[in-house]
Amino acid sequence: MARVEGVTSIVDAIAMDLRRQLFRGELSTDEPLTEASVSEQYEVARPTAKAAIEKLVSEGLLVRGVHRSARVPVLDAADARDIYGTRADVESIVLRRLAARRTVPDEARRANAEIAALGEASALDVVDPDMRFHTSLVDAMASPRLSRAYSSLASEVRLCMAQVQGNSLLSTALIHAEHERLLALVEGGDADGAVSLLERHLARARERLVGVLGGTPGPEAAWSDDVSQLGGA
Amino acid sequence: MARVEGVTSIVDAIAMDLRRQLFRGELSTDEPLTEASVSEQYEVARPTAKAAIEKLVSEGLLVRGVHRSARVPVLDAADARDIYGTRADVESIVLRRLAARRTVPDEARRANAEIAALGEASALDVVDPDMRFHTSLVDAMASPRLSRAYSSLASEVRLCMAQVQGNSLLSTALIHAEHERLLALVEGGDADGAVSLLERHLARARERLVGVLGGTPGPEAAWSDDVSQLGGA
DNA sequence: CCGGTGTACTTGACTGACAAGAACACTTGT
DNA sequence: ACAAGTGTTCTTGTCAGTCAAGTACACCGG
Repeated sequence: MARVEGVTSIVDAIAMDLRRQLFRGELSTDEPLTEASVSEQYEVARPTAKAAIEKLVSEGLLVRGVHRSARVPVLDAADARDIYGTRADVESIVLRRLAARRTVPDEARRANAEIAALGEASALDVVDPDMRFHTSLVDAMASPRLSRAYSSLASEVRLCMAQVQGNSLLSTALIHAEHERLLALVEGGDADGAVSLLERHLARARERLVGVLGGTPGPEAAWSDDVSQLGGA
Repeated sequence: MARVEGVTSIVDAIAMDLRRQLFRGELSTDEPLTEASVSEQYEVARPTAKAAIEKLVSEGLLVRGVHRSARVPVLDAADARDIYGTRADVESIVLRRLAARRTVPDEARRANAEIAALGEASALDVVDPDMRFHTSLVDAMASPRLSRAYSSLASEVRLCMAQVQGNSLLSTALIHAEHERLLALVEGGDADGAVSLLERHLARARERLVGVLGGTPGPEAAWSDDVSQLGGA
């Protein structure tokens, strides 16, 4: 039996496929994602579809009220600011530690090489190696808790990217170049320089995002949902 | 109908009660927590018990392999170091921001007053207001993502405390005094001083924990579980 | 035009059942 | 006697069908 690594159950497989669709922007934020539709689409029983949906809800990739269908959350400018701000905080910590050690993970180099090889491709294609670059830096700290927290942030970043799909945020070449400089600064032990560059790097992406998301000024309806869902843990 | 706030479903209610038991150390780390036992204990169907267990697994409060019963994870010294290290990183960011604003949340004062009113009570009774103190500081940033990440950490801290139950880690009076000084430093805008005090504050608690946990050198069986469960998100 | 009622849709939860995987004890062969 | 393979049992994974409960929306009446 050929078995895809990491997928142990049907629920996991469905959750993974839904996640993939979410990140590619193939799921509309308008129409609700009902248990029945998922159940039908993957030809599984409703409890199985329910479990997959609840998994994504617990990851923050879907929102749902009681007795209400799950929906793809509509991220607004405030969300983008919060996500990127928290990202910057976490990654700053990481960069300082890595700069003190003067080491960068090989995976970061590989991921950035992929970005360079991509040329000026679609904006969504850059997201995958880009997030792998940043994630590999966090993982280099070998802190399961920090990696877990960052993983949650990374998911929301991808959700953001999916929702502004089509609007090329930044040039592939610029991203690659800044990553390269970032690695050089870390290897040189220049913590302040690395953090400073990172904050410019993220702030620019954030401002682009806020500009696009703010353009469609959806009211802060999603805010209360986020807060209520926060009390669960 | 009288309805407990926040509890919307049976699954939530059971998950909350299991969490309470976990934090009070009433669940043994040895015997597995099977779906059947939970189902029987709360007189609900097995799918309901299953959902509650999976909720706690997704929060990291229980661990489970495929086709294996859920277990209370045995935290070792490495876990305690990771949890407290990540805590220190996150809270340092928060303190710097709060110091810049020179404001502290009222909830922090209230929580610390409770600690003082506690006298030299049981170590476990201090945990609740203590975590409320620290959590209120993070929540003051009004960042849903940061609060969510910290909430996960706080849960694991409580799990730690439950597992070293009986070993009074620190004096109630000392905790209260340091919290009070922390608030004063933040209000005075002394970011470096506040961070420095916080790190001593957490490092002391951490070392006590590591001492107790390292004393019973349980093998690193829980490590691989933690890592594998990390890839899910 | 506004307010209340009723209906359809969706989820929450249960019962009962079978399949599949894992751990453990047991048996068998050397 | 010991090692390896086998089988049983426990637990979870998944399914089907069903009823209850809640929400949203449309419809009707004042």
